[in-house]
Amino acid sequence: MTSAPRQVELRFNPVEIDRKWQERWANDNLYHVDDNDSRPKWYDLTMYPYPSGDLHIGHWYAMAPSDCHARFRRMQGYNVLHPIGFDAFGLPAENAAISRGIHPYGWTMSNIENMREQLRSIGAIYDWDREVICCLPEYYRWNQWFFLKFLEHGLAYRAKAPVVWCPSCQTVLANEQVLNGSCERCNAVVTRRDLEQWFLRITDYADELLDFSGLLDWPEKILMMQRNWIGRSEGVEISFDISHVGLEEKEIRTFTTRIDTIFGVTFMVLAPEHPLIAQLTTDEQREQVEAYVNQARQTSEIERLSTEKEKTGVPLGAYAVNRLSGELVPIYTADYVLTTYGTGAVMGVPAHDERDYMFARKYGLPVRMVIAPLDWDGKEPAEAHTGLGFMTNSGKYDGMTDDEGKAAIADDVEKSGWGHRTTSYRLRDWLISRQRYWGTPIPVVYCDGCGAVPLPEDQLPVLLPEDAEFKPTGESPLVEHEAFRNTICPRCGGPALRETDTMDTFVDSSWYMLRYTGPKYEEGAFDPDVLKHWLPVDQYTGGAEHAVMHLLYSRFFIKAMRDIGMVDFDEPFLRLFNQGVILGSDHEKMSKSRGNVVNPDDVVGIMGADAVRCFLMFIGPWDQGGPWSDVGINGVARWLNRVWALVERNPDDLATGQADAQAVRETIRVLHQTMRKCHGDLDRFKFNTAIASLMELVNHMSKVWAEATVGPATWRECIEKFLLMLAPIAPHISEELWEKTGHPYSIHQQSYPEWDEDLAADETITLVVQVNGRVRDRIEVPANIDESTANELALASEKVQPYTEGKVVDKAIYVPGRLVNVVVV
RNA sequence: GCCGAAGUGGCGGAAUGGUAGACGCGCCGGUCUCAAAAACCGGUGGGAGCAAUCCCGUGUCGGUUCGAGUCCGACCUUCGGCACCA
Repeated sequence: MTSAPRQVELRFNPVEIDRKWQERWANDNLYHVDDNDSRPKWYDLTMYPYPSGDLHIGHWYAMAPSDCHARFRRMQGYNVLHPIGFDAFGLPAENAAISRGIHPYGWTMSNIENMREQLRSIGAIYDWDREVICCLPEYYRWNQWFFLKFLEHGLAYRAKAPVVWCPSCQTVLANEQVLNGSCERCNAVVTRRDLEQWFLRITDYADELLDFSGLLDWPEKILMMQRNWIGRSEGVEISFDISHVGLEEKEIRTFTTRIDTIFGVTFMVLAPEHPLIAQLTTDEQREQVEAYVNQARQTSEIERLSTEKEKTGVPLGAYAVNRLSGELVPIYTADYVLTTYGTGAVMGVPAHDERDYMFARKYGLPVRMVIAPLDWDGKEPAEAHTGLGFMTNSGKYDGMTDDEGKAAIADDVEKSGWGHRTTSYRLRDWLISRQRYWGTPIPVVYCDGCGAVPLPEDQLPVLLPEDAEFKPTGESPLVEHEAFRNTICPRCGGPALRETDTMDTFVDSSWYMLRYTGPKYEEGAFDPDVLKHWLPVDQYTGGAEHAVMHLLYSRFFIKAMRDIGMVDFDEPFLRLFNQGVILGSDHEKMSKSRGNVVNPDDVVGIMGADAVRCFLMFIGPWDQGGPWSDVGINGVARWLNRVWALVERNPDDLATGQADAQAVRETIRVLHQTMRKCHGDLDRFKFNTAIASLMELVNHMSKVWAEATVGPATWRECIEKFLLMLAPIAPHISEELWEKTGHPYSIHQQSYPEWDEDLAADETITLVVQVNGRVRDRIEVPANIDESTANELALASEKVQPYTEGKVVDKAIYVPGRLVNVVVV
């Protein structure tokens, strides 16, 4: 554990000041947010934390700057909603229950209790009356309600599907929760299982989710990740004829983005899970095929999806007819074809697809060029040609470009009824079932007579029973809970069994931003009128790790809700900002094993909340993150100390000095320039440069105090405006100093100071004089200098003369307010 | 492999195509002190020079421009994302 030793002797007791004002603000309800306030609303949302038990410095890095922004908006005259809550369902609580014998509820709620206190120490403007805790029935009953609504509108369904299984967490996972074939939570290599599970139809919204036009300002990086994740490809679904085999199924459907290569098909491949495999396999091949399919099932996803792996497969013994060429091609099964994409079957075109090429070479299948590059020598290629070219060996399409061929063949395929143009997506439907205890029960019962029956709304919430065995068995612990499981069918009144799986916790976070508008509202998930007032969220901030999970799911949720008629907007979060990651002082990711973890409580206990806030914002650009520094924080502590000393001075001491009109104007100018700078920087989350400009102002004030060149009135104005600018950044010390300078409580109810463009304007500028782009002189000139005077001055400069002597001055380039560049030849 | 983002002093980082290194850390020198810490003042990219001043300098190599850290092209490195997606 690293605790920063205080190397700066503070003139004030930060801990006492923190406590004093936090208590006062809480007692006065200063941060109560009124839905009916007449000021324009601003919804500034920070991603809510998981109640892990301890607020670490990374939480501070997410919370403190966003609070600064919310405070800034508040001082700008907005009615700001900047709420906080806890993402309280999920595996860690259950794992704690298993390993330590504590109930997940108790573990979670005591963690929340602790984190509330820690969050209060940040000094944020959270309205605690709006706190949202997802694991409480008053919240999760609405998860169940949303589920029923989605079910009612065909957006939820149950299906048996090969799903991703984490053998360590003993539950299925959504595709989004798999990273490189491993569970994103525990890193275990995932496998697949065939299970009946509940899905939400996010794929219905694939195209709309690709449309980012409703977003005002999102990082390009996140949009790109969502685009990649959705993975839209346009192509043609075309079927191959198998009617000669004599099965009920007369064709095999495949999807291709390269219909122009259809004449190059020399084989077909079905995924090992493809439903037609058993029927198409001939007796001679059966043993081999079954062995292969079984092996593929047992292979881990990480192995199966490895691009390094050699292509393997076995022939089924059956053949299919390529309807365009009339050719008969052998059908294989191979695990490089995924059951989850397209139709689970592909046409093998070795000449124009790298994977098909490798496969064909291995099994001695013909490679036929049908798209000829300009320099083709007519021979069989040494590798797949995936680029452009002219069609060849393709009957009547010969001579067309690949693009022309694509269009022509697609037209013909559609005309003959063999297939149609279509779009395929990488995105899968969202699997929300989890075989775990600590989540929202899915409100469905299974009845022998009626099947799967959704519970009527008036039977909500389905309460999660407190007494359950948490041992992960691969089935939900609720399976063992007889009292929970056995129920009656709401439709026929007969005996029925409850669904024992619980919901993915990303369901909770898909709509929590709506619940903040009225967390105690009992008539529904939200009060429609209040929701209308606050939503959508104006500014969302949080980590980029949620790009294709939470941020995609909640976009889907809102669009689905809109189509159901619950809301009338399209996007939940208009603007998104991703803060970076705070690293240890060794520039490495913080971890207990590295011993570089910073405990914020320790630092706050010594330096105070404001120093920590300031330092985190001063490190660098917020979106870049950066290393913590035990010595670096002394810099801002020292600065706050100087601020304190400066404000404590008696302005009347300046009354005896000789105020200098020039110095007064200069000081006022610096003040107004600082106001302009802070305004722009806080608006754009550039906290580091905002603080730097405040430091410059303080440096300037120290100087004029020492020189006693300004009077008390100027001094007081500067101090007052300075404190207002400091208020969103360092709320405690600025409130204390606001009080000490005789201002009425509270500084946080004041307006952010506005600058005057005339007062901020420079009177003189440093005119840079360059010769051929190299700086040769700097001249102080009036800011309103005209071009010809500037040029004259530049050419007359003694330092310029040696460079122009004996040369021809070609031209002089004048950049107003900046420089003259003399070009000589 | 594909797609992004980024490379600036000893360190964190500033710089609408126009004075590179704001602000801070650290370091050096000074004041104060018996001494130290703290505080305050001054200095601090590299090189040459007593100095004025000059030269070099934003990952590398080219280009555009009167002028490039910034724009363009290629490459190198680092980080992030996707990756048998037919």
